[in-house]
Amino acid sequence: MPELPEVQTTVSNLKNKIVGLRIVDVWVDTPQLIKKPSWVEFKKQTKGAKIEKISRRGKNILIYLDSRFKIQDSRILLIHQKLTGRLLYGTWIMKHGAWTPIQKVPVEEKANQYIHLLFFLSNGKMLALSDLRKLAKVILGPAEEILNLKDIKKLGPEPLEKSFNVEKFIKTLRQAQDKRKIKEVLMDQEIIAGIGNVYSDEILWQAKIHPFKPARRLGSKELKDLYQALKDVLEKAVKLRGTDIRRVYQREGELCFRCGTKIKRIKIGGRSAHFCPKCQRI
DNA sequence: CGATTCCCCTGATAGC
DNA sequence: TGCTATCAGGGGAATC
Repeated sequence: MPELPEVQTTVSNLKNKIVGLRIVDVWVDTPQLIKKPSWVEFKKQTKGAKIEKISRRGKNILIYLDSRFKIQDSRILLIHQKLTGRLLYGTWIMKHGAWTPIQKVPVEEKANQYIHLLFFLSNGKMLALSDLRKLAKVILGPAEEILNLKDIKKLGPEPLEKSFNVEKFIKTLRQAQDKRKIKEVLMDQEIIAGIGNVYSDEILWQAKIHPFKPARRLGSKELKDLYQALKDVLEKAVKLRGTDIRRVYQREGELCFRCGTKIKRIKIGGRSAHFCPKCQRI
C-alpha cells in the first residue's frame, strides 16, 4: 500500500511528465471516488485546466491546476490512494469495455485493470487513477480551501524534512504523552505524516522496539534509536523508489534476518503488526 | 473526551 | 465443484 516513499516516488515520476500539460477531457466510471465537488462540476473545473505543479503532503498527492480564463482561483486536485489506489501515466484504449494499455506493462502490473478515473492530456497521453478496492479519495477545490482541509491541515511534520530533527521528534512524542502503543503513534498522521502499516513495522524492527510498547515508556536511547530507524528506513525506501522493503511486514512464520527467530503477527486495532519476538522487546 | 466498532470495497483464501 | 464467510487495510464517522 502506498505510504510516504511510494507516494513520493509517484510524485517524482509524474513531475517531469505531466507538469505543463493541459487536461483536455476527463472520464470516470466510479464517480463516488470523487468526494467533492459533483462529477458535473468536477469535469467543468478540470477540463481545460493546466497542470502547474505536483507535490506530496503525507500520503496525499496534490496536483495544482491553473486559474484558467480568470474565472476561478487556482485549484488543487487532492488524491489519497488509500490501500490500492495508483496513479498511472500512459496511453490506454477502450477494448471490450476495459481500458487496455498501449505501452508495455509488466505482467504482474494488474493496476491497469482497475482504472476508474482518467485525465486525457494535451500531449495525447493520459493520467489514470486505478483502484482495485475503490477506496481512494479525490477532492477538487480552490487551493486555499484544499490546504485548509483536515486532510492536510491536521497532518504532523514531514519526517524527511531537515527540520524534523531528533529534538523535534522526541518533543513531539513527549508532548503527546501517549499511552498508546508506539506502532499506533507512528501511524497517527497527526503525529508524523506519511507512515503506515508497512513502514511502522519496518521502523520498529530496525529500532528493535516492540510494537506494543507504550509510547510514553520509551527511554531516551530508544527514542534516539527510533528516530534514526525512522529516517534510515524512509530515506532508503525513497532511494529505492518505494519498492517497499520487507524485513518483517507480512513475513509471519519466516525467520528474522537478524536472529533467526520466527516473525510473529499480532493484532493492533484492526491492523496487524509483524515483529521479531526476540529482537524487539517491550 | 478517549476508546472501540463499523463502514467503505473486492480479491484471495478458508471452510463446508 | 461451488457456494458462503472471513479477512485485509487508511481513515473518517458513529457509537459506547
